[in-house]
Amino acid sequence: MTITAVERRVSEYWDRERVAARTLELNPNGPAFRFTEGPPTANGRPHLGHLVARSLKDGVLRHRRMRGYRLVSAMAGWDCHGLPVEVEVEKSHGWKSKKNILDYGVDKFIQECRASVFTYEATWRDMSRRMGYWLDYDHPYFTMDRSYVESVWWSLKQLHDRGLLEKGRYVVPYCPRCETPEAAHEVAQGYRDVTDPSVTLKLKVRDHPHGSPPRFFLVWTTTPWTLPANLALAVNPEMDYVVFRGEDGDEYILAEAAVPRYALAGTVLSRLKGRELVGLHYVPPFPGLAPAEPERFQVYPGAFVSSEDGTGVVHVAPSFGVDDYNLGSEFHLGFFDPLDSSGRFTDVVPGVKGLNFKAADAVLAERLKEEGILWREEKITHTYPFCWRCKHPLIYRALETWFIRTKKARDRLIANNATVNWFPAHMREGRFGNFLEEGKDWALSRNRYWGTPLPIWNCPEDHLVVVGSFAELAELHGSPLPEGFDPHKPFVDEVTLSCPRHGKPLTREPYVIDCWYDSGSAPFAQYHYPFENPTRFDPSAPLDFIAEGLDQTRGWFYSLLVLGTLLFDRPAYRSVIVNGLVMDDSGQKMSKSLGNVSDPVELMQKMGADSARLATYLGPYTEPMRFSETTVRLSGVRLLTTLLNVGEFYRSNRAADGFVPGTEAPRPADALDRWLLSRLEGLVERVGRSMDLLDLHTAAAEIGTFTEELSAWYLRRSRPRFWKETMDAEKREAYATLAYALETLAGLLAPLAPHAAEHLFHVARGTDLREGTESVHLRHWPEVSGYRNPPLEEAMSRVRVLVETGRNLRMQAGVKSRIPLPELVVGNVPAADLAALGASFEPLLAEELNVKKLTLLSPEEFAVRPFPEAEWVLRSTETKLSLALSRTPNRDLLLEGLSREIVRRIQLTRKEERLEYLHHVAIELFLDPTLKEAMELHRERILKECQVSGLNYLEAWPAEPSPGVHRWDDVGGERMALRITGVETGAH
RNA sequence: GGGCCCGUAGCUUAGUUUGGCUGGAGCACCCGGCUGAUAACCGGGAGGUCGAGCGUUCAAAUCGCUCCGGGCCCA
Repeated sequence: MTITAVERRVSEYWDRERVAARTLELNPNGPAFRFTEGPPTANGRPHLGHLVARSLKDGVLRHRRMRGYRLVSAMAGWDCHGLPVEVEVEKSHGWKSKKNILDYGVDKFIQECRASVFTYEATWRDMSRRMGYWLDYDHPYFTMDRSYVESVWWSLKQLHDRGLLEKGRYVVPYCPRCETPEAAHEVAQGYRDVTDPSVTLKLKVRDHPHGSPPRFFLVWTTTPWTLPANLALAVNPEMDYVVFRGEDGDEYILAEAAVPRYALAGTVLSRLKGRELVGLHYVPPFPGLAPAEPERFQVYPGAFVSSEDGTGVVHVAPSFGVDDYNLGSEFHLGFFDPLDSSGRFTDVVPGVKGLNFKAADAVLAERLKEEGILWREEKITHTYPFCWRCKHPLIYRALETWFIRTKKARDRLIANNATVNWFPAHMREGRFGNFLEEGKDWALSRNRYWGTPLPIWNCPEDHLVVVGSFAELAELHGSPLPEGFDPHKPFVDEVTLSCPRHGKPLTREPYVIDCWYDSGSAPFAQYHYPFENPTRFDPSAPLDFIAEGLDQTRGWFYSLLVLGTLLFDRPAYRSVIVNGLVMDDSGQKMSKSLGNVSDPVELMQKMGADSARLATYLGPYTEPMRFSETTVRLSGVRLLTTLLNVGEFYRSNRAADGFVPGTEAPRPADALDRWLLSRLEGLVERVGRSMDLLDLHTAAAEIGTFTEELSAWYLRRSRPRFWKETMDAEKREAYATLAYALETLAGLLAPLAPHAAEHLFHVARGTDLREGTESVHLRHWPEVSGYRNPPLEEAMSRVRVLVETGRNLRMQAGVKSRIPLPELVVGNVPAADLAALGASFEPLLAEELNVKKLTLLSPEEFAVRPFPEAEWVLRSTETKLSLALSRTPNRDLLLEGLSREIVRRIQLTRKEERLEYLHHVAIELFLDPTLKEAMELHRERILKECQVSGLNYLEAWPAEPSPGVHRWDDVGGERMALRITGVETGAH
């Protein structure tokens, strides 16, 4: 059965038995394990990164459940608000600006946003279902729900009451198309390399004496569109500048370090420090545009001016840019912003009115050229921020914005972060820690529509009213809220409020909030805390565990921590696994533009969900990880194939033998069984420890190693026991051991590969996914004890080395394994080892190496016994291993070997003819004399092994190939031909 | 320009925290063997400057510094 077929059957079983739903009720009195699903936006498709993150989450959650924890909570969640949704709706209408929305009607727009949220919900649910990601999708939380919004309002009021919510004018990244500021973590997602104009202006020094040659500042900028807003120049007071006479006779002021960069020809007239330039007046690029206040159009000192790029003389437009803003504030330059809210020039700048700022670059440059102040025009490639959703270039712009004063809480944020278990550990001090160190305030407000409305109202008497619940809202309204009140825009603004102190009508600050604030509120807002469920959410308790991708560093990881710290004065989560970016086969980042994005559901349909999950665990999931059909095949599929085949061996033999697994732990006598159980107990211990520590990689790798041992050593060595005719105690114990190992293994595998684990579990117990049978996912984590036997494990590993060495010797002897050899002498196996292994040690070695006699000698005995080179091959006594293998089979052994050659060829032919294992056949056989002698000597055994019930010898070698006739012309130097003539369904 | 991470065989990786035997597996490859559970298995071979260099040390894949390459983030 294929992996996908197994998964389909298991999935049907889960549905039929309602297993997923029943896990939600497990451990009602167990200790809480707190988790929150980082809500995805359902108006985007899931990708492989989500598959990886969800594999990690589900692995941990399943394990903790099996450990007896009560999962709080298993709620699925959806991130509903935000620009992404608005942009999708705008696109569907082909709209270009916010004006379209107003024309269309905000209420209708909101309804469409609400509907758009669920565009890919089915796809997400399908993916979750296909993976076996068992969150409660029937009772999810939505960040747009009334109750959720109310909890968010409550939290905002808390922040405001603590003086952490303030309005200020700040330079913020601003998207002119979306007409809204963006938060740093949004900007972070939108940097791109672009080519921009790079212009250098010559701005005339005003104070320079008449009569001397004209003198100019050389001023460099990559944003010509900000030049109309120029109010000052800045120089670094400590840097060296020069006055330079060019070949055109004009004099230029620029940083000394910039001279080589501009390859200037001419002479340096004088050198001076930047501070000596401070206070000089200059003629602005667009004289008369910005009002000429006394402070304006002078040179100011700015430590931010570097000599790395440009001329060392920096153009300052306080409305655009952080440094510009700060300098402008310091020297009271005021603001001049010639752009409207959509980034177009207003009519204050002649010639570019109505032009988008970017489009104005070229026009303005042309104007400056005509004016003769454009000194140089080049192109530069640099990294520039773009809107993460609409791809429009952003501008840094001084705006009135609502902020969360996270800067004030910086130390507490850092202290709380210090308690978090990050996987990988370097996140704490590294990327996340650094971000906290920067300690920036959180720009919260958005000039948009589809989001949680900012619950802040203004009284004309110049104070604020912050609303923290709908009850408060109703109270300020003076009557109950309308039936089915929707707190979103525009409805929230249709509720008229009056000031409780002055009775005057209140007006709401028109903003909605950053949707990262919504998702950061999930731990409490999913319960409608504090309005409902006061016991389900414990404000003092951080989440025990979350897992998301690295891209959440400045997203959810941050918003959770901020809200946990500011609202509840504690960390937001105890442990967090951060998975790396998912790459394609060639190590390239997956992106839509490269077209190398693969669909997780498609991948799972092809390779199996558990294969993909195992590939996650077996890969370096905390680092950038390649994830493709190839990598999944090499890790997950491989491991599962082996596992399922072990199960299939057990299942088919069990059925034929009528073995019924018992409920008691086996107590086998056989050393191989005891060895397996000892290994199993160690495995349970190690996998349990790894899972406890959230180290899913080690857990999966351990299971992989054990599976290999189980398949390639235990089962291979056990085959003869399972094929014995009679069901004696030994055989029964072997079955019981294998059944127990499979059942236990299924338990260990349950968190990681839930489908395969369920299948194996039912195979082991013979319940076969039947109705009413127990699911492995409703059981406890396996406990195995009483089997640990380190000396036995040690002895077995020694025997395996002996086997390897023996095979090596056989190769040196040049006698292939099918021919039995008379004797193997082993010189130095410690007596303790032999005791540990017991009697099974000798037949095991003899069978593996196909020797008739095994002799054990002490090192001394081995040393004195002669081993003539003609008859023996030796492994040196200098090493820890002393082995001697006889290299001379006698005629009897040769004939026995030949009989196995014959068996092998009959079996091969059966296989080629695609005959069932249990079918009896009749054959026609041609053999040269020695082969025939071997055949006759071992006739009974051969016929039995090969299920042959009728044998006819052919008189002559079939010289011509003919249908159904298989021929070999060198079987130990002789010829053999075979045809299968009759088949009858046999019984075992 | 700054920060963080990664670099072990063609590929996937163990070992790095806490320095200690000839750096261990698996896949793929070559030779040979075995095989009615398996796209399985077994033996052998080939394949490693542990990214490079310098340093610390009796001893470095492991610790330090510098550099190179890749990725991500910030500016």
